[in-house]
Amino acid sequence: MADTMQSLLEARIRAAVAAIAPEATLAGAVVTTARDPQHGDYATPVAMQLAKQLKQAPLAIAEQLAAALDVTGLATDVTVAAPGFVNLRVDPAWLSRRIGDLVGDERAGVEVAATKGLVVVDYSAPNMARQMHVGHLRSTIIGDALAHVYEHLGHQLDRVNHIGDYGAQFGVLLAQFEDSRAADPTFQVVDPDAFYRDANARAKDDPEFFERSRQRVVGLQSGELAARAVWLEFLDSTRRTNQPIYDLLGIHDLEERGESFYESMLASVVDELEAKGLLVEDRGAKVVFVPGFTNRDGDPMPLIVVNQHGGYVYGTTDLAAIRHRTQDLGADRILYVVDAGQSQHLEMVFAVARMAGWVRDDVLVEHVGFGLVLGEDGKRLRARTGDNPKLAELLQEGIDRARQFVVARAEERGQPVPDDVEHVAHVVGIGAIKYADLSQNRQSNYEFSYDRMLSLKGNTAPYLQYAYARMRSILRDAEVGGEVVLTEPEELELAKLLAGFPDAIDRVITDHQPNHLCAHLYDVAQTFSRFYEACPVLKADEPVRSSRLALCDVSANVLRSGLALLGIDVLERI
RNA sequence: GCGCCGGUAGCUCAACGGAUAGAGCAUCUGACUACGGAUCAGAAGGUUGGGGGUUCGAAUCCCUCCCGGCGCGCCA
Repeated sequence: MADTMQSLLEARIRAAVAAIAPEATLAGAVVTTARDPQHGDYATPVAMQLAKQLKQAPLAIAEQLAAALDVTGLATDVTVAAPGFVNLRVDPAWLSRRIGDLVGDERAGVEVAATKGLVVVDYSAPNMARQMHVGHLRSTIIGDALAHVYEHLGHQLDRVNHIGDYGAQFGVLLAQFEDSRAADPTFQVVDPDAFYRDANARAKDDPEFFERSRQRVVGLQSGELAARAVWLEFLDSTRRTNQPIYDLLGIHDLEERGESFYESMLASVVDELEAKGLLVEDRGAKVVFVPGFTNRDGDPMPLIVVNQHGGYVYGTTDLAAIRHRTQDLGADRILYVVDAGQSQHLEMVFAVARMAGWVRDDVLVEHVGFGLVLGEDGKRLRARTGDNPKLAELLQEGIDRARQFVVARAEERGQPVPDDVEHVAHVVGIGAIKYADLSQNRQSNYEFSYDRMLSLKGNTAPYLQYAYARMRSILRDAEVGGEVVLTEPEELELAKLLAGFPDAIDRVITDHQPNHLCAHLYDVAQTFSRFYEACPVLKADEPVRSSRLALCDVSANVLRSGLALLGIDVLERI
């Protein structure tokens, strides 16, 4: 834990509580931010939490607590307020020193975590039979952001792309691909959805083709070399259509470990479940009944492990994957960044894995679910054609709109279009799309609107990127250094937020909601703009000038570092 | 029918059980030869879906009802 005001105060308050009431236990929040600036900066409501335990009036406890509380060097103005708050004001000297310490710190005060471990983040996971759509966009963006944060804190990371590359759906695709390659040896799948549609249509009308496609599935799953060769080529072909999307998003460290990766482990998963007495025959299938889950008719609902035809299903693969991640890799945390519609399935998989003893109690396995992406009509986002929007086109439009904005702005000012307009458009356009997603509570559906996400005002990437460019502009030709002495309210407000950056990161790790970090960065940018408006920096005389330059430096590092954790780039000039 | 997620300002969204529920957009008022105005200051806008309960304190926890989304046995 970094030395944030929040964490330091918490320690002091706990010490004071221990002094006045050694037996007491604290349940709720220990430190909160004060509601009203008149009260101070921080508050503690612990006196009210203790009232019942100590059988005393909250106000009386607050008085004792205030008397016992030693905040030397941290805070001043310890006051008591009804119904039992103890309020504090941050000591400007502490803040000034803290900002001085943070100057030049690219991590902006974020320390490496005390307890580390292996974190598996399962995200992106396109179905190789179809094109990537907006659901994969959310998974990719959210998963990447969470992985960045864990890595930044010093955890070992395993980023897994659990691609859908296995199963019955590949029969018709392989047969179709085989024919396309026979006709044209250089054939590539350009539009996977159209290819999938055509192949299935043909299977319906063409018995010979249908039969051949069934043989391809059998061949594939029995390890027949010819079938496997076609399958590998098909996957390569789809991979080539997906790669530009990952390139646009700047995602490079994802390790592809798809469903087929677990193929060789499936039989032993079934054997082990059987040996442990968990596997039951039901309606011709082999299943595990999971307590607490019922189906439509109110009957107990199982996780199917082997279907009535003797085949493995996706639950089998998911069980193999979780066993592999815990038993073979030694994961301490596994995050499944998968759409919310999978929650029941994943809960069952997790439950079976625990029943089988594959997941220790201290291993965190969490479904990091997310809602749908909606169009501005409030319905599921569709392309003009009515199909799923192609992800590559969706991203490209964001970039195009950002470019149009830059060009229009240059024209408006009678300036030439910047040489690096393509780079600016890319950073702003992709940043806007990522940020729009990350800045909202992931659990709810969200409305995809280019106009809103590219807006220059409000909680958007362009606003933050602009604020960063302004900070850099001030710092460009200035020396940062010297003692920091903060006195103006705008300086102190900004400094408080900057010093609290590590707390925002901790919250992201606690509930896997990147929007907490977004909110903090937005707060920083907004507070910086107010500071910037009220407090001249370069025009100020020393020592004020140095202090304000320090604030600019730390602000820039917070924004740059915070955005980097979200997978978003910044620009020195926009 | 069951389960999960949502319902907060006209719109899009915040709010770790804490004090007077906050932002942005839109609306209205101000500040421009500016340390980059892609900005800032201000006004107005709320029975937090309804009703009960727990608590010193509820948008937040519990119960119930209403509305919306998604899922619910052999596709993945």
